[in-house]
Amino acid sequence: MDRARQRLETRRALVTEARTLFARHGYAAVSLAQIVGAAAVTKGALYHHFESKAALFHVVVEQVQQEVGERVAAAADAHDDPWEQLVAGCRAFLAVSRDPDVQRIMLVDGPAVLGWNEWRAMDEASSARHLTEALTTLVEAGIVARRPVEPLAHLLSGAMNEAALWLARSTNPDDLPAVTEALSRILESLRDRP
Amino acid sequence: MDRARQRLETRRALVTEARTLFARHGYAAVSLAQIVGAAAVTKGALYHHFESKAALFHVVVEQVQQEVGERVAAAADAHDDPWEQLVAGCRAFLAVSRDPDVQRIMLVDGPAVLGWNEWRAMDEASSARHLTEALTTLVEAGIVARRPVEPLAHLLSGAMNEAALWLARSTNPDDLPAVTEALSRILESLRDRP
DNA sequence: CCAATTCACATACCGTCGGTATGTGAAGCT
DNA sequence: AGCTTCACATACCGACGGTATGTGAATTGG
Repeated sequence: MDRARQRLETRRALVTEARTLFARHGYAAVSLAQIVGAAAVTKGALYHHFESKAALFHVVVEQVQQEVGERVAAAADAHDDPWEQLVAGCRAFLAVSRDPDVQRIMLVDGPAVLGWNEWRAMDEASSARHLTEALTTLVEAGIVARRPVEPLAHLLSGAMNEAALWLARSTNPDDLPAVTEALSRILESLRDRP
Repeated sequence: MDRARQRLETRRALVTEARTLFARHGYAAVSLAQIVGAAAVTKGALYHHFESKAALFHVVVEQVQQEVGERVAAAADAHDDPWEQLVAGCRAFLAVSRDPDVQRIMLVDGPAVLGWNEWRAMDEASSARHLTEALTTLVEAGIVARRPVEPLAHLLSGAMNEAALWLARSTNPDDLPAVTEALSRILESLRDRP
């Protein structure tokens, strides 16, 4: 077997199995023995590819965040109007983030294991960036009142994160439309009213 | 020395020292040896009072959340008008939650260590309850449009949590007023406009 | 084409951690 | 006084994250 290919496959198996286990049981409850067992390798292989358990988790979080960011961006790009792009992106984020696997890795364990600063930087690089960009575009276009964008982006980002976590636990099917409507009203309130 | 008194003092020392260490280094990075060392007791004492490390952390989180809830309620009670109570409570929460110790225990490690469900229930019992109650009062009074309160409360709660975490890292003194104003505008948008 | 080298792991081991089982001495009760 | 309770202290355990070293197949230089 080709060596570079083998290396990539081993690494991919480790990340994939780690992601599944982290999502299902949480970071702290998953041992390296479980991960290397699922990936059918040994701890030597893991430490040949990653310098620590946290480093492996970091890669997993990056992967999850990138997927979320891509899906949000795709939903936004389906529209031409910048305002509709923002709304569509927010709704897409809410939908994607309802996945319990995404939640545990990205929203619950992520900040605690990697530290909030690092987690924030990663989030900024993937999905939160789109929110900031969309708001900036709307401000430039005069659609949203000219005010600092960053505080607003954080408020909205936090609101959606919490809403996604709550929705995933909710049993009432009316909760999703209720959250969507409440969020839409908040977004609507940003519009510049002369 | 009286036995009941000694018991209480030992327990208090453990909770106090654990809180300090958890706040400074994070839950995972603090060992039981450090905690019992700081409290000048042994592991036997710790396990006589708490059934696990997580159980000790649970008590610490409860303490922090209760303090936050009390300060938010106090700020709200300083006003008579229900609307002003809501705004004052939100601003107080933002102010209190900027404390890095509060953040790490309550907002970062809390959900990861105790699980989001349990953390949510605890938050609901302390500070988030005030938010829900305030919104309900405003809806009953016809000041806020009659719509499901719970989704709104979660959106606002998440927004403020994230904002507090961001503000604590911020170096720009303009960020606090910017967040406060953005939040005020969002709250204002809830008012029932005939 | 073969010896030397690299590399992608496997194996064996270590210190530390959370947790437990048991001992102990003072406080409280009769 | 003597028995009991209780609030711990001591000693110990398995499991975990991490490391040092061994190994055999793939790669490379001559």
